[in-house]
This record gives sequence, C-alpha cells and structure tokens, in this order.
Amino acid sequence: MADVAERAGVSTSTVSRTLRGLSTVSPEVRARVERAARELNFAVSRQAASLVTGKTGNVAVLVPTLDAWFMGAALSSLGPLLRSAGMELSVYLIPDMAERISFFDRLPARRNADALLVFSFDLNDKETARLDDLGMPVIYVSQHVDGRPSVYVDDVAAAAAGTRHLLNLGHRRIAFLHTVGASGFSFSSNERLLGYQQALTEAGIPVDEDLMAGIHTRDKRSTAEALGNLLSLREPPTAVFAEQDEVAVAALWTLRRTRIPVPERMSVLGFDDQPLADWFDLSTVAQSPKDIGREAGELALSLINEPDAADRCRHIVLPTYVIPRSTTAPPPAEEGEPRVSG
Amino acid sequence: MADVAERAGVSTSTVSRTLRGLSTVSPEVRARVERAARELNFAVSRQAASLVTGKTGNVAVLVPTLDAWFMGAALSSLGPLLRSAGMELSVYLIPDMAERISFFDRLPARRNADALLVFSFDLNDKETARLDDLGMPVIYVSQHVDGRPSVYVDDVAAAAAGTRHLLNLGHRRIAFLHTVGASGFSFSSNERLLGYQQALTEAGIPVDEDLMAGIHTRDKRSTAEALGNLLSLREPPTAVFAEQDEVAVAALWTLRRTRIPVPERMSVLGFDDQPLADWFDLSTVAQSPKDIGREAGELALSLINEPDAADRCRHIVLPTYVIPRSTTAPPPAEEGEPRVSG
DNA sequence: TTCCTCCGTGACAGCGCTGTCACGCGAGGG
DNA sequence: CCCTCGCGTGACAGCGCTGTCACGGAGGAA
Repeated sequence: MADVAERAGVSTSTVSRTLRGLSTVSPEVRARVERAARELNFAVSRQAASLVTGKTGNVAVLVPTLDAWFMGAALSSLGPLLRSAGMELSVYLIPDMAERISFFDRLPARRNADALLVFSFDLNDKETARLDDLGMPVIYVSQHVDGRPSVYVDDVAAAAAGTRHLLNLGHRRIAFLHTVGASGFSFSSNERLLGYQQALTEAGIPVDEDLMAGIHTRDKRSTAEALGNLLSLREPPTAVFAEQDEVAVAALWTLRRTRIPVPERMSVLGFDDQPLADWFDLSTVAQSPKDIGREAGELALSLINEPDAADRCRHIVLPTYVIPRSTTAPPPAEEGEPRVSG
Repeated sequence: MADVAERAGVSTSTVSRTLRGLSTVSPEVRARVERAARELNFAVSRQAASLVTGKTGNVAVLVPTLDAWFMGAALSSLGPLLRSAGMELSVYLIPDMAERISFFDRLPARRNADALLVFSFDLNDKETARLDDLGMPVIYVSQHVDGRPSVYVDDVAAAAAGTRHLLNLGHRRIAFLHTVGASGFSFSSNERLLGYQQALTEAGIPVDEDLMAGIHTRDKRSTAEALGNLLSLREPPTAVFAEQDEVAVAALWTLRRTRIPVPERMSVLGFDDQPLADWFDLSTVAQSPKDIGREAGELALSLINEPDAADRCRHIVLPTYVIPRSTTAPPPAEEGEPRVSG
C-alpha cells in the first residue's frame, strides 16, 4: 500500500480511504490512487485489515457432506450472494464423527469468520452451547434450534401434506421409506417420519410398523429388500412415500423391473424435488434449497451488520409444495372406491 | 494471547511457541500454557499470524458449480485432507460469465490464499496468464495447461476405451451424446468427443455427423429428442455412448419407455460412474473424483511447502476404467456376427 | 479584517501475532 | 575453578493495514 501511496503522491491513509470507497477523498486524488493501484496490481490484504477492524470478511459454513444435492444447490445460491456482499466463503466439511468431535473441540472457525452457517446437523445441547460462545452469529440451516436464528422448511408439515395427497387419492396402506445412516440429515429425516405418522393418525388410520422401512441410501440392495418385504406383506401397501427422491427413484426402478405398473398398481411419492425427480416424472414434495441458501445468507449478512437487531433469533420457515407428476394415482379398484381430490 | 501468557506466568513468545508445537519448550511450561489456553478458550488469530508469516493457511478453490456430482465428490476428499494439514478451504463459486470476468479482473483470492485449485474451467491464455502472477501456486484440476501443475484423467483415452468396448462387442453404428452448455465442463466434454472419434477412425469406421447429438443436461426433453432423431435414422445406431451418466440414465429411461430393450436392441454406455450408474446397473467409463481431489490437494500442499520443488509443473494423470454392467451387450444378430471380447 | 467552520489530507499508534536476538543458568571440559 | 556451550525463556520490533486526531487552507459569517 505504501508503494501505491508513493506512486500516487499521497499518504497511505488516503490510499486506504480511496480503496474502501470512503467519501472524503477528492475525485482527482481518487482517480490518481485508483490508477496507481491498478498499475501496481495491488489488492489490500484482508488479514491486515481484519486485524484492525476485527472483521474477517469471511462467512463459514459447516456441512456434513458436499455430495448431496441439497448442499450443492444451497451453496450455489449462497456463494454468489456472499460474493456480491464482498464476503468470502469458507467451507468446513465434517464427514464423520471424529472430524465432528475435533471441530467442536477446537472450533477452528473462531476468529476466522464473521458468521457461521450450520447445515443439516442434528446438534446436541452441548454442541449448540459451544457454538453460542463462538463470538459470532450462528445460523442453523435446514434444522431449527430454539432461541437461535434458523432457516428451514417445516418437514413435519411437508411430509404430512405428502401423506394426505396419497390419502386423498384413496390410499389406505401407505408405506414410508425412511432413510437411516445418511450423514447429516437425521434431523429432517425424523421430522418427515413424524409428519407421515401425524397425517395417518389424523385420518384415523393406525400407524403400522410393518409399513415403515429403513433404507440405506447409496445401497440399492437396501431398497430392493425393503420393497420385497413390503410386497410380501399379508396386506401390501398401495403407495410408497420415500423420504428422499433418490430412494423413490430406486423404488421406481425396482418396481418397473418386477413389472409392477406405476402408478396403476403402486403409487410412488418422493421428497425434495431434485432434478432427478423431474427426469423420472416422479411425484414429490418439493423444497427449494436455493431459497434456503439465499435466505440463510441474507440473514447472516444482516446479523453481521447489525448484531443486535431484532432478528437475532428469527426463524425463517420456507414453504414446500406437493408436486403431483405421473407416479401417483388412485389405488387399484379392489382396494375400495377411490376418492378424487388432493 | 497476552491473557494466556499472564495466566500461565510466561511470556507471549513462549505461548506462541507452545501453541505452534515448537520443540524448545519444556514439558512443564507446555502443560501450563495449554491448560491456560483451554481455560480461556483461546485460539490464535490466523489473520495476525499470517500478517507476520505471509502464509494465510487458506487454500482457495475456483469452481464453476457445486451442483455437479464431480465437484461434490472431489471436494469431499479435498476438505478433510486440507483440514488434517491445518488448512482452511475457501470456495470461489463462479457460476456465470459475469462472475468469471469479475473474478479475473479483481482476483479476490490474491493475498488471501496460499494456493489456488482451478476446477474444470476451460481457461483462455489471458486468464491463465492472469493466474500466473497471482503469487501463489495454481493447480489445474480436471483440465490441463502446459507448463502448469495439473491433475486430470485422460478423457480422450478414456472415451476411446469406452468406444472400443462397444466396437469389440460388435457395434458398428455407435451414437455419441455430447453435452453442451453445461457450465464448466466443456474441457472434458470436447476431449471425450475427440476420443470417441479417434477410436472410430482407428477402427476404420467413418465418423458420422448424424450419430453425434448435442444434449442439454437437466433438460430431459433434449435427450428424448436426440434419441428420437437417432431412432429414426435410415440406419439407426445399436449403441449409445453418453458423455455423462446423467444423460445415459435419461436415455435408458426413454428407451425403456418406448419398450426398446436394453441391452438387447440397444446398448447404453455412460461416463463418470456416479452412484446413479450403479443404481441403474449402467455400464460406464469410471473416473474417481475423490482421487482427483486428493491428488490435487496433496500437490497443492507440497507446492505450498516447497514452492521450488521439481513438481512445479507436474502433470498427474489418473486412470479410468471401463466398467461393464448390464446395459452393454453385443448388437442384435442381423447387424452382423457379434465378436466376443473387450 | 478576523474568526470560525469544514473539507481534504497526513502522521502515527496499534491491532495480535511471530521471528530474532539476547540473556541466564546448569552441565561438562580444560 | 573458570570458560564454553546449549537449552529454555523473555524483550522487542514489525508485518500491512485502519482509526483517530491534528493540521492547513478555502470560504462564509460577523
């Protein structure tokens, strides 16, 4: 910066003021400084600046994985948003328990970010408390914690809506494919199961353990086995509600293979509305990770700029939509007169 | 840090030495300092440290998107690797041309990272030159630039191998589904097309323009249209080689819908070996983004630690494998006596 | 004219660390 | 017994910025 100052014939103070866009610089000096900076290919050091201002210009995100569609989509809207606010994005990828423990033990994000976005973790109280004294705004994304800013969809309501869609079509035996062991999504997962159960109960249909199967994502055998079990029940289901589109598509594939016509003999409903769902014309419950990412980013920026604002613990709940495509229809006639609605 | 020093009854120098793990600290003092640091919940400020050392402790990655399977997988191995080396990961997401221009104009990564990994961009000479005087090692990933360190698979050879697999099965009319307009992957895309053409030429089969179709990913109609064209040719193909698994799966789905049996009437070969490919039992040409990410990360770390090492412009070429699954088989008999091999 | 104000600018301290150098002390050799 | 050596420690400057304050000069009010 001293070089720029010398070249422009001004002090470093003036260079600093110019480069930060402060208004108390005369246009002519400003032009000179900007030219000098460009000629010398100069960029201010964030490190040095942050040492003085206390702001790092960084936003950290804590994610369990980047493999999942949800993360990619959410970060795709978050990244450009932060950049346009002049912020950098630091990613802390915590794929397993060992990394998780080490993260919460050492909290490497401390002092190295102005805000932290925690994605899709099912944190325990101790971990949440640890984040509380991180000294920066912490925003919970795709999950919610009382008294802390959170951005999420209401998975319970969404799953209940999906279930009601099937109920309204006339289904009475509805299976639920529950994902287990997928790193980082147990929070949503549990809520979706709950929503399914709530909707059934509300409709006066008993929750049947036999109709709920645990699936290991990324293991296609697991889906085939679960479907095999369901199809060999004394009273098999007429519809399958999968907690994730990937699982729904795997189910679709298995069903087509065994020549069970979808949706004539079996309805299939997914959750998420990934591009995958559109390809397979899969009926699904849609959420928008792009919107979630954007809202979370905006909330982060607002909390950074005014840490004492009223929305210090605001909850932003984003909508979901049931999207009927070609894989859901009324059950076969012998199952009872189908009702037409929803 | 002064607080820790006071609490431990030592100087800040000693605290610094202890926390950096330097050996010239007596065990007893080390223990005292570590306890004090833990009690005060102290973490060193990277900003301040980097001001002195000139090292930021950051590795920046430049990516065109995070939606793609490739990026997620590559970063999944890169992230933990960097963390275990005590480095942070900064992501620069450049989804469109405007962001790209602005990135190369302002080079925000300058002075804020110790190395830059450029993923899957097809950079022009000017952009490459701009990165050259960034003052840090720049590693090209999933692409290659002469004289610069690069980590990639040989897409030409891989596509040629895939094509030969189909040729060896006896196919003579092989279509190629070429992806166009997918942000950030044009480099690989072009090389794969080239490999397809090379293998055909080598086998003495003329390259037929009619057999090469451009597909827009994430637009299922585009695949259906392309297949429609291919199936209505005077001499339709007996095999389809898609440059990406996603497109191959879309093709598979369209073919199953139209009751064209795969692989009996039509073979389908993908490229990438995403989890998707395994689900659909799709034959494919496999690459391993995890390995690519890991190699790139290791190369970055080694260039950071010894910038003048011999591998300043090393090219690391990772292997690919043709994985035959259930979607490739010899063509129908009327097409000529199938040869059995490959 | 004199005083005051205000705008644009420069000088300088200091943010929190690290690297260097100097110092004290006990051990070992002459 | 003295000198040297080396280990463990402390003092201090300085990394590249920003924020504060002081200062000079132009312009308006008294």
